[in-house]
Amino acid sequence: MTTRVRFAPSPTGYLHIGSARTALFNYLYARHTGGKFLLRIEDTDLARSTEESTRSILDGLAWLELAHDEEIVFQSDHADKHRATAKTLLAEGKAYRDFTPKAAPNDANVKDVIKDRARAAQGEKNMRDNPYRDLSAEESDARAAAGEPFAIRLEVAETGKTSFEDSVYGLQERDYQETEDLVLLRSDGHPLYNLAVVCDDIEMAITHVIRGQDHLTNAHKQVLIYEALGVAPPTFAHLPLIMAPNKGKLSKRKHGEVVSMTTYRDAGFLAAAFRNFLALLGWSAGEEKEIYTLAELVEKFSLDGIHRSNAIFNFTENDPRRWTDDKAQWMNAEYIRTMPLAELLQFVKAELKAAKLWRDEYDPEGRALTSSVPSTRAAEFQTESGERPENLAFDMPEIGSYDWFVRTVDLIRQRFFTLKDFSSQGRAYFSEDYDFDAAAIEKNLSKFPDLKTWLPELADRFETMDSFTKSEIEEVVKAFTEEKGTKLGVIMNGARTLLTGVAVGPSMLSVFETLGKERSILRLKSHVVWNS
RNA sequence: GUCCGGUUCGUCUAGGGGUUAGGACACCGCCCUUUCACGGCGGCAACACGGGUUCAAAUCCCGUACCGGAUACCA
Repeated sequence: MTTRVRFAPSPTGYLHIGSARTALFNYLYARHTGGKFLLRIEDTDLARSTEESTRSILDGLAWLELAHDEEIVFQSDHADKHRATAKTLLAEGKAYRDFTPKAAPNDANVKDVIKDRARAAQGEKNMRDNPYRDLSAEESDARAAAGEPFAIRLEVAETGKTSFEDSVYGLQERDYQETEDLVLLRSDGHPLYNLAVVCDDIEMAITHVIRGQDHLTNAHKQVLIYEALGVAPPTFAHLPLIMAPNKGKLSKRKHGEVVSMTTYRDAGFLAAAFRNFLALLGWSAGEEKEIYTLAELVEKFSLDGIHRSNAIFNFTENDPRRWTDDKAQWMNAEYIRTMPLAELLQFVKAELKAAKLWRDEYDPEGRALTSSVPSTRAAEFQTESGERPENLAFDMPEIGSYDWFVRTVDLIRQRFFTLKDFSSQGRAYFSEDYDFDAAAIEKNLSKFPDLKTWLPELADRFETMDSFTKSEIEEVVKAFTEEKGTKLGVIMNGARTLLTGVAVGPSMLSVFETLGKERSILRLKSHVVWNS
């Protein structure tokens, strides 16, 4: 039988990081087994479900490239079937009508109320003490016919236990005494979660239910429904939870944007990197490898590799550098600097376009920006000794051309963490309108007042150069430095600040060469910084 | 309260009777260097606790502690 799994979010908010991981694991399992990955929107709670949430969840999945098979199922479309199932169970005597008046709904602190009520019961609560449980069929029918409202509850046997083999947590057993006669249908005719899930999972022929560990007790209730229905339950695999740094629940209300998938997309994360990070939160292939392509994840993924203990998603509020998990940030940077350049270019193009820094000349002639990366690609020159590609010399392409663009991206990506860096820290490579970092000015310019005259003077030297390549630039700058009786670093760092606005970046010789003679001269003569 | 689950460096984790308990991130140091958040080398740092079983326990068993989840006419 083909594996069929589903990701079933309720549309009450954006795609949460924990849900995203659940979706990923379902996806990986489906692809690994050659099965189907289905999507079902659990929108039966009309009051809380919104279309906007559905859109946001779909956006998140699309960003992570977790494409689902078959049509999306909206649970609310099947309410009639759920109701019919409840009626069938009632007719078969496996469920009964409960005429107890519905308790007034309490809003904000439902959870606490329920907890308190349970605590008050002190474990002495008899789950089978509902007075309507043993009402005769005749009387039940009569009261229903008279229009008295009722909920339909599943009749759970007095003794025995539910049990199932969880693929992650092993054999799970629960005494019937611990499970109440759960409500299947609300008195207003609204089908409840556990009923709906079971009906839909059967309808969709789901073979494996992979979801958060917070559903472990629901699994027992669902097994009960499967049994009443005479259908074999699917295989369950519950996932450990992803917690906040204080081991508490990771929630939008408390933690805000860090838990939303769209935040990462908007912050310049690569979906591949984030997916990779997510895959390693609660799962491992049992090896020391950390960077996996999607294909590798699909190949290696298995339910046995899933952990039983919760994982902490680490981040520090109010620390801009640590706003999200360190490892996620590292992984993104790692992807940016090591992924195939041709792939990265497309993302950089999108980023530059969004920042209005893109120029059509950066596209290869008559083609879309994809595979035609020049063979001079620096990454291919990486040597065993760890020599940096930026130290390599090869002919400088025409400034502003496609070849120049490719080379520049490859040069600057080494120190970038997100796609955003290409339009912020890297802005000076693509525009004349870039900002100057105050700390950089202080450190590299203000301390050396002589630079105010020296740098324009250096520009004059550049003016006399016929060819503007690294070796020649080096000669000129070195001679200039000696002449002024200063250190090379003073000149280079001052120039760096003026030319790029920031204190970090590739070798200055590469920067000069990349920016080109004209722009280097222009910027060295700029007084904008000195006057401010 | 009750039921269920968990516990290896700060974090993500490998290891599941005999290991100097491994890797990654973060942090620190050194090197490279005109800068640096790149790269190279190194360092700091963990088996929750108590009993058992065993020649031998991080690993198996029991208990304790702590953490988490569940306990709705929510999903």
